[in-house]
Amino acid sequence: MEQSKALAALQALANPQRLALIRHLMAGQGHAAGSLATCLGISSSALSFHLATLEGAGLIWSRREGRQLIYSVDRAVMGGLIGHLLNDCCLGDAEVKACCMAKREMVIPAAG
Amino acid sequence: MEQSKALAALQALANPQRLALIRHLMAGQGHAAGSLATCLGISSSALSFHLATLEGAGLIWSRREGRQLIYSVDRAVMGGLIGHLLNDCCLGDAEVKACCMAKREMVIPAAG
DNA sequence: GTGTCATTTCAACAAATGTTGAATAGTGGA
DNA sequence: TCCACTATTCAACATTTGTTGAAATGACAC
Repeated sequence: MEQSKALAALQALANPQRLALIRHLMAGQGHAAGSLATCLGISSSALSFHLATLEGAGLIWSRREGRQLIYSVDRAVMGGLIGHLLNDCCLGDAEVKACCMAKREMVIPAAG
Repeated sequence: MEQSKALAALQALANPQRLALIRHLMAGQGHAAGSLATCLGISSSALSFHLATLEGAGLIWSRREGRQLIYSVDRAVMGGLIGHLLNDCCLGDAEVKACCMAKREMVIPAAG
C-alpha cells in the first residue's frame, strides 16, 4: 500500500466513532446507514460525515438497495493498511510481529 | 490492548511527520532528538511536539545520554496496536489477515 | 559560576476536524 | 402527482491539532 493511502486510512481510523463503525461493519456483509446511526447513537449527518471519511480513505464502499445505502468494509484495504504498518513502518520487525500475533488467551497447562 | 490506548496510538500515527519518525526509529536502537529533527527537516519545537505525542500514546520512550535524549520505539506497543486492529477491530477476519500477510514481491517460478 | 549545547515549554496564531440543525436529493408507494 | 422514508449536503460554530519563534530547562566543560 502507498504511503499516502496508508496515512489517509490511519487518519480515518483515528476516531472513536469511525473505529466503532468499522467494528460494526466487519460483523456481517453490509449494514444500512440508518442502522449504523442507531447502533452508535449519533445523528444522521454526523454518521454521513464519518462514512464519507472512511469511504474517502478507501476503507469502506456502498451500494444502494432501494431507499437504503448498504455499507461494507473493504477487507483488502484494511489488510493492506495493517500490512503496511507491519512491513513498511515497522520494517518487518520480528519483535513487533511476535507481539501482534501473540494470543490473548492464557493457556493453562494440564496438571500432572 | 485497550480500546482507548489503541485509539490514542492511531491518532498519534495518523500524521506524516510522526509516521516518518516511527520509521526512522524502527531502524536502529535509538536516535537523539536532534538527529531526528535533521532527518525530517522540521524545527526542534515541532519535533518535540510530535515526540511528546508519540510518547503520550506509549509508542516511544526516551532515555537521557549526557545532553541528548535518545528516543526508541516500544515494539511491544506497536505490535499490540497492530494486533488490536487485526483481532479486535477486524474481529480476526481471515480475508484481512490474508491481505496483510501477503508478500509484496512477485515470485517468478523457474522455467522448465 | 559562566557559557554552550540539546531539548522542551510556552503563547500566539493558522488550519483542520467534528457537531448541529435545516435544507436538499433520490427512491418507492398510494 | 404527492407523500413518506432514507440519506447526504450545507453553513455555522466549537474544538482540536500543528507551526512558529522566543524563552526556559538541564547537562556538561571550562
